[in-house]
Amino acid sequence: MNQTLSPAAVPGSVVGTGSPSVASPTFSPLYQQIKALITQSLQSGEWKPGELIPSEVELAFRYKVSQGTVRKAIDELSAENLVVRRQGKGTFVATHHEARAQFRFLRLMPDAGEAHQPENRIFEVKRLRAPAEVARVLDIKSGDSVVFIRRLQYFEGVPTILEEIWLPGVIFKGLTAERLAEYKGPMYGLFETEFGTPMVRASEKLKAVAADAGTVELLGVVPGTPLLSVERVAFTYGDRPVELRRAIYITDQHHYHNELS
Amino acid sequence: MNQTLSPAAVPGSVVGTGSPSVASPTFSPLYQQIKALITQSLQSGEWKPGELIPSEVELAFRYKVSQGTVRKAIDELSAENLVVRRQGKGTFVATHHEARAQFRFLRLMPDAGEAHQPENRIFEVKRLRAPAEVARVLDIKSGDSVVFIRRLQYFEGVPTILEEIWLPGVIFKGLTAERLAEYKGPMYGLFETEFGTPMVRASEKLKAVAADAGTVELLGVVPGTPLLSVERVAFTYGDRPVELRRAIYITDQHHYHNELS
DNA sequence: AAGTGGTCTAGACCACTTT
DNA sequence: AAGTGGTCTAGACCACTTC
Repeated sequence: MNQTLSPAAVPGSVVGTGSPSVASPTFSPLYQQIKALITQSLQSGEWKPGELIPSEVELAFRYKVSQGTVRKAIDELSAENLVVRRQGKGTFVATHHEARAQFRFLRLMPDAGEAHQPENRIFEVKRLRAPAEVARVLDIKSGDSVVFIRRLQYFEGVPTILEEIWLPGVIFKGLTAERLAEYKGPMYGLFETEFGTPMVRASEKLKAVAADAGTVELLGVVPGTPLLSVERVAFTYGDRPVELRRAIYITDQHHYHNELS
Repeated sequence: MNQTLSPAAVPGSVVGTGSPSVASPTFSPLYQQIKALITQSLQSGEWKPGELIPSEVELAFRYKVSQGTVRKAIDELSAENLVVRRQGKGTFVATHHEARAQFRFLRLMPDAGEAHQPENRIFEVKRLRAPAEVARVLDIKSGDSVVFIRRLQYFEGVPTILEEIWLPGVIFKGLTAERLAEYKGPMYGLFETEFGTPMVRASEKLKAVAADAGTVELLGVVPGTPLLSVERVAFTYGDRPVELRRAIYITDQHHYHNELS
């Protein structure tokens, strides 16, 4: 028999499922319910990126389950990179403010030599009404406010990535070119700490395209040069899409690295 | 204190570690040792792709550990796609002869519509002496025998992927154009059943390149067309590299799909 | 010494498949 | 009914970090 946590109670107790009704509510294992509760606490900001979450023993007491069940829940959250375990210390909410997380969303590597931090140049940051296509992807209404960013990234001083980024205006209200420019470190770090929106996973579509008139002068390549087009949709907790990013990579000295397993 | 399985014994017993010596042998948890033993059995062909492996209870008895420890070992093997668990049935060695596994190593998706099985046309299959560069990647000696394959893949009748493949000659001795051509299903399925070499993971490098003279006529594109270059190194059990594949994808109607997490 | 996550065990019961 | 993997518990001990 399955068990179910009382829906509202965060410090809930284990209860029976009762007799199955007509439209039987799809039961999920206890550890999945615990996992959902922990994810809710992450989403609500109860535990912020970089912070220590309660210990397994503490959570087991709170949810009235065994430590092993909490453990299995956290195991999955750890596998999904939502939290990071550190033996002897505790479990921490994953953050983009770590060398470790920097290259999870940046797969462009130099063909030879070590990977370096890119530098940025912001071209523009402005508010727009969301085009239908952008609205659809971000799961907002067409015409809703969006923040539009255009920037260039340099590797070792060489312009390499040209990006256009769309963000929901509601979430990224106070985002300005100044704040972006003065911010040290990866953009997702800023999104996380300044706007309470950590990027958790992303989906990308890659194509080879020819350099067009607009990109030629910005990237300093001849027209027709083959470039790697990368369209990304990034998601925060609860699989909510919060970023559409269209990028052009110059791949004569770099490559997009991918592991298949 | 750590525990160690007696090295040689497959039906081994748990023993103590003894007092740590000078160059202390890095201890690993029991379940990692079990995992290694199971991997060895996969590698040796004791359990072949598609076959049922012994039950958790059986393996626990064989290795003289608890079922929970075997379970954790198999959990990781399952996460790495080396085995597949099926409730009520048992645990099976992963195989490429499944619709499920088809698209794990083929990330090219149509921009619109459903993904279809590609058709093949083999241009050549021949034996070569491995160039230094190929030998280095395949971890063989320069000049060693390699099998070289050149083929074209069609999606919905449209030529889309041009591939050059290098395989170690020792493993793929009897591979001929006929066997390749008459084989139904994915190439990795043939590698697995005919040559006892299942591909388990791969590493890819992507670049945008311009169509050159050689590819133009085969792919039916105009010179200079931007194409996606995909260089893959594929590995079998024990992280042994067994394939170098250089491919060119036409990406006007398709895209390379990737999930970041 | 105390607290944390990591490993290992033993046992119970559930969900699913096959006989 | 029997066998398989899946879930959950309780308890023990280990490895690591901090106090």
